[in-house]
Amino acid sequence: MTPPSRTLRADAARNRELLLAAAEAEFAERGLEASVADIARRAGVGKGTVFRHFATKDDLIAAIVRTHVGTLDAAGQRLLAAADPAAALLEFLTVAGGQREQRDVSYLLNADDAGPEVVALRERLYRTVCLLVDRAREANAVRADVTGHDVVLLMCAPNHVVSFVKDPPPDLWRRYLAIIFDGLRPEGAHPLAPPAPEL
Amino acid sequence: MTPPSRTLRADAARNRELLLAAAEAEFAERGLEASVADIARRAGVGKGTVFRHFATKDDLIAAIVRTHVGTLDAAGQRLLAAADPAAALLEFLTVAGGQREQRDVSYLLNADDAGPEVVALRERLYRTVCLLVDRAREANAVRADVTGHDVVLLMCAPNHVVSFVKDPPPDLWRRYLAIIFDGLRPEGAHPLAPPAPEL
Amino acid sequence: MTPPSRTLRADAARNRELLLAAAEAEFAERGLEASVADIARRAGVGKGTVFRHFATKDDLIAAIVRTHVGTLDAAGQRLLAAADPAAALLEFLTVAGGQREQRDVSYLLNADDAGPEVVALRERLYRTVCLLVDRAREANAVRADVTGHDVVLLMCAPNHVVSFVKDPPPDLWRRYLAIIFDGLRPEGAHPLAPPAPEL
Amino acid sequence: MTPPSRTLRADAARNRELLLAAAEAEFAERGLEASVADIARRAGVGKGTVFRHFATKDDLIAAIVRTHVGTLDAAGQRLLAAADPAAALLEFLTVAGGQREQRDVSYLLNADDAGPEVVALRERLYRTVCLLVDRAREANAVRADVTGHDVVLLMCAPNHVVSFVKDPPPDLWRRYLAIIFDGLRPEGAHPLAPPAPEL
DNA sequence: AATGAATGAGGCTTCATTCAT
DNA sequence: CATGAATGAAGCCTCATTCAT
Repeated sequence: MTPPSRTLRADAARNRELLLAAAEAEFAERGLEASVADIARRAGVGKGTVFRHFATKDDLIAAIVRTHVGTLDAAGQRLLAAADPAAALLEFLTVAGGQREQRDVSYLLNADDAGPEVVALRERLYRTVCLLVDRAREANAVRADVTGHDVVLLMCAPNHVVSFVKDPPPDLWRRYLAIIFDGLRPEGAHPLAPPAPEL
Repeated sequence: MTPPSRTLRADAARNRELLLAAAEAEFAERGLEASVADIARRAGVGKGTVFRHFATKDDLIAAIVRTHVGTLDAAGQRLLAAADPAAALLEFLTVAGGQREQRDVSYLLNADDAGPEVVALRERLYRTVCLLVDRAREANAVRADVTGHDVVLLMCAPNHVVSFVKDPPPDLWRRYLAIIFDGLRPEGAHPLAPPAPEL
Repeated sequence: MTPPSRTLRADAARNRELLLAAAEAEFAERGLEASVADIARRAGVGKGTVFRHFATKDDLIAAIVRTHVGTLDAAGQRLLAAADPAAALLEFLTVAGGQREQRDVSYLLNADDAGPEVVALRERLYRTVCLLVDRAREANAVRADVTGHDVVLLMCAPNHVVSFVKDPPPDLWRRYLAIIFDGLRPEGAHPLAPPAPEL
Repeated sequence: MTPPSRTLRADAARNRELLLAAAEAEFAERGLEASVADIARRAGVGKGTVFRHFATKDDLIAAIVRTHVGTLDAAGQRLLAAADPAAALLEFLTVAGGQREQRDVSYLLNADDAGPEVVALRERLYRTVCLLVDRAREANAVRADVTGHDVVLLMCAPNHVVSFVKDPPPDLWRRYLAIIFDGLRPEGAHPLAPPAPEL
């Protein structure tokens, strides 16, 4: 009669991780329209188990976004303390790109329907990036007319760009990050026409 | 004996345009999984009319791609004769961005299933861009390590980036095109890590 | 202002025949689910013209049935005057089979929804066949326990049977008509279990 | 560790049988173009359940054919060992007719698209019938010029013929089987014009 | 708690029929 | 009158979600 909740919880937690991993892999291969059934199969569990852990397919997506955004924010926070602000910003963008490696999951960042929790996380990430950019700007490592919001928006571009290549080398995104990052530098910067968007 | 199909064609042609416009808008808002029913509704026609004009949803997509790619290629060809190679390349990218203005239809460029005609068009555009880039490179207007393929890939980025902004000003993409284009210039260019992809 | 109804009628009549022929061919190739559009195309007219002549696809089918049944009845009537009753009945069944040659259109005879006119025609054919069978029976050319209704029912069997052969020779149905007709003869007849159906 | 899938299977198996029965009835009444929705309704299950059991409408058809052909072949195999070859062949055809009792499902034998498994089954049945006919021929119970293929083709005729009668007595097909079987006997046989088809 | 069977809304496509030209 | 464009109901199939076991 003693609740065996220990092992059960362990199993459940394991299944949760299996599902997140399977979902991410499946989404990466097939896009968001990957079927829940395939995800379940890949995770080696029944379809019903998916819904036990994530009430909705959207919830599952949100959980993945949460992970991504959370991880990224943590990296950003850590890099706020780095010695070289320019290197810190580039490293941050490198972490962002590496996180997706090969896959454009930028649409995950869309989800206005993603629920308040995700929105909050996103805003936190936004503030972190602003701080990183501010530091870099003060160190004259990025042009004066570029904002944190600009960088947030451009953050996904390298992976997105690569998504049009058939069988890209796994780090091709670095090439486009380098180009874009050069565009953010103060050297040889041309004035920017429309002002940066708010928020 | 004169073909009595002028007025009928007028109506049909109008519907065809309505459908293409509706499809483009719907795809831009919802992605390629926008439903044919919604497209038909938006165009103000019955579902069956879509089929009459485009035997398949894929055909509809192909038609849109055809239009985009064709128009863009024409612009590129024209700009090959321009006096200033640097301005020509920038103008080309500006045409590309303006064509979509606010709309990230970059996924249209995916469609490997788009049929041989679309593939051919795409390759033609690719060659045109290569020529534009070659000219610009020779004029020292873009960095030496950037290829036509790079530019083709980056072409969609400004619009894509803007698609994450809630209610963006219609020309916000120009801001990001400016940044990216600055990244393509030779001034202050840092070396690029992975080589450019083939094809 | 003189009504040019003469030539128009001629045209219309021609179209009607074209349509009947096209429909029969199409039905023969594809079955009753052949599309009206295909029939129109085969007849070389517009889809609308089909409906001008036959308010409904079912009407078109009924018209074909009418033709078949009418022709067959006429043949039967003619054969009622033939010298040899046995040969007359066999000839009648041969006409029936040849009329369909290669194609099982027996389902056309189903159509309870075929409208009163078709029903009337069918009954007339039925009476004709009964007379043919009566004469043959009196001449001891068919077994005593076989009725006109039996023969009407068996009439379509040879073509139906052949419809299961992949690429049958055009007169294969004659083989099965011969077998069935032998079954109708008095020689070596075994008693029949359930009585013949009414009507 | 015992597979906990007994009761679930029970439900599922029941539904499978319900579906097969409903499909057979619906096909018999409306032909193969009976709608999956109607079949599901008749079976008292949802539309999706049909798909779960039979991935495709064609699979459903194939399953029915499989059942029919398999059962019939088993009967034929058994009758190969019967003492009286003539009685054995008649009994076989009686089983065939009784299996359908009132239902013309002969179109089921068409399905060239039915998949290789069904084709194989059909060929097996064909060989069984050939053996039955060979034995009967050797015993002088059927005419010398009749082949197994002939019998296979004629097998469905009695039920088909009956399908044109409004409310037929359930065993009316026996009447037409008797007539056709008399046509297969050597007594009073007239020569057959076109040779029997191959395969 | 896990499973997978069942459900039904919704997607794409076809086609008989109507109607403006 | 003929034409073919438009329509919308209906068909097959997919899949997120619920629920009995």
